[in-house]
Amino acid sequence: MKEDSVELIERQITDFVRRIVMTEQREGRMERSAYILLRQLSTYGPAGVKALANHLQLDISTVSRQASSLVEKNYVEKLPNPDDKRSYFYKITELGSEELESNRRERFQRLNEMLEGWTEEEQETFGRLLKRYNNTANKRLNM
Amino acid sequence: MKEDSVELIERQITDFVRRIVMTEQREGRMERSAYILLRQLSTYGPAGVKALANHLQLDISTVSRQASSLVEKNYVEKLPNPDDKRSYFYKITELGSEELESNRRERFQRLNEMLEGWTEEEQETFGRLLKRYNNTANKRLNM
DNA sequence: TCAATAACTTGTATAATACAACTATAATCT
DNA sequence: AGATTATAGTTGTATTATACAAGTTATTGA
Repeated sequence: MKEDSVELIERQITDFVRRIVMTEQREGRMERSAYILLRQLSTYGPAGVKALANHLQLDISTVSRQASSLVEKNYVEKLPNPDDKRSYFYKITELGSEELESNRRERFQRLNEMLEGWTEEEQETFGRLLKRYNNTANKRLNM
Repeated sequence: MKEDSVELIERQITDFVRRIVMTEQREGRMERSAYILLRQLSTYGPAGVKALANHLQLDISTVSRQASSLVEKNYVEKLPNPDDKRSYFYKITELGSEELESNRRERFQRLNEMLEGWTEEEQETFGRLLKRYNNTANKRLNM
């Protein structure tokens, strides 16, 4: 019956998230949020905190602090917006790009190890189903 | 090629985790960790913080605080261990069980909505692959 | 022009986590 | 048996990610 799958998925998702949160706390690796913010800037180019907060669905203040902390590490530059003196553009630096890239590679590496023994088809299916789940979740959030 | 799937999965996992963490912060729902601790006590019976910390792979101090906070809410009782005066048993209460159950139902409900339109087979596959991923992750942690 | 709005920062709070220092009890080793 | 070591648990302190509320400066529009 349907209930079984839902129960299984609920259980697995809970464990999945908990382990990731727990592990990230321990290992000193670049924090999830910094990674995501850098990725955002790298993919879509410079932006101000409001736009970023919108995109990432976070509070503006949260993004403001994350961005400041990236500026401190010289991973991003804070450029004044000449057309609007209230706002800025955060732009990823060379160093930031390198850091992002090396982080990406590390993640891929780890994930590759995790997926050892999976068939190509299983990997594709897993990615596809996760994506589908995420799309639904994002749609529901944006209401 | 393989790289594509890995990239997709990495991306989806990052987004997946971030959204869940972010959403949980907003909605006032029972915190992930409290839920997991209650579930643990409900499934495996009373235990002390050391055993719980072991099981959940968390620091003892973390579990100690989580347990205290559940005691305050009357979701668990703290019973002295007669055989060892250093230690205690945390036991889920009636109220705690009810709270856990209602939380479970809520989660199932939400998940059911998320999986609307998925075939039975897709759901089974998703659960199975998540479980497989988790098993690997847990194995790797325990080394 | 001046009140309302907008972009951003900073203060304060909460949850989950870790590590380190501490207390009380138990176990072990002369 | 007594001294030392190990164990179970708690508490202090720190970090990360988050939100909401208050504050500052700049822009807009009636």
